[in-house]
Amino acid sequence: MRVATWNVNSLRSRLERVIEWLQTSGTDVCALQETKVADDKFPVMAFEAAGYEVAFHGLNQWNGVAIASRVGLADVSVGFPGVPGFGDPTAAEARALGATCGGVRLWSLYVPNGRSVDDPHYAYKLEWLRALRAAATDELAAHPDRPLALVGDWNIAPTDDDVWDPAVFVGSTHVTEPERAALRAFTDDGFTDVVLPRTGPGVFSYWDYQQLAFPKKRGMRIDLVLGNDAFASRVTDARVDREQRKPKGSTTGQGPSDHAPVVVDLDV
DNA sequence: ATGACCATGTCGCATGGA
Repeated sequence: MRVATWNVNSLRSRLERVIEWLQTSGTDVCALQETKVADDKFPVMAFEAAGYEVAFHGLNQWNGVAIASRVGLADVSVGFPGVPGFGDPTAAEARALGATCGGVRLWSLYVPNGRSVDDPHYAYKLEWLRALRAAATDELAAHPDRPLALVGDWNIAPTDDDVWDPAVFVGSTHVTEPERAALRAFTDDGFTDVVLPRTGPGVFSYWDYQQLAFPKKRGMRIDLVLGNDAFASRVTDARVDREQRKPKGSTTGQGPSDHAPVVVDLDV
């Protein structure tokens, strides 16, 4: 089974590219983030026409997560128990979606950005990660032998190897010790980064749109696949498809997301 | 050249992204 995660930065503006990539890449299950589409506008038909079932969670034009699968899609869960909201008054955000596909449990996650360390969004990010950890460990305890992966845009570079120049990021979100500690806590609970051992360090998944960051290889590794033992032990390969960060052609409307898909092959 | 931000809602510009 081929599983992927991709922050598409608007599904509707890139729908043809996403559907075409699902098919040509041979992806069986794909978690999507930043779909930027409310549920009543989700392009269900395009996925079904391509042979994929799809579950989605979008409240407005921000955030939004989905899971597309051609190997079954069951037990869909929206958010997770205890997921915090943001703002005053507190509002729910569409950042987590779970589903079981071909015997594999996946959570499609769009971790809050944090914006800056002195912004309320940063405290929200850490609280969101605490709540996610509690929910994930509960699910892990309930189904210890079922393959489970927490996949998506974690908005955290795990180490300094995961940014193109650590000096540029001093004082920024994504690299602070509290964020990295929150990520490492998942490792303590039994979740493993299954991609890094297959790619080696320095293989990024995100490049800013500005200042030619992609051709200059100025990226970050923030899109992660963390699997439990049952998931990690079945991984046979993993890669980042950098081709999808490139423009598709000379015509307009075919631009890339600022993230590339992360792909994992499983022996299931 | 992979090439000098992009997406949303809404129609000029605010907001979010990292």
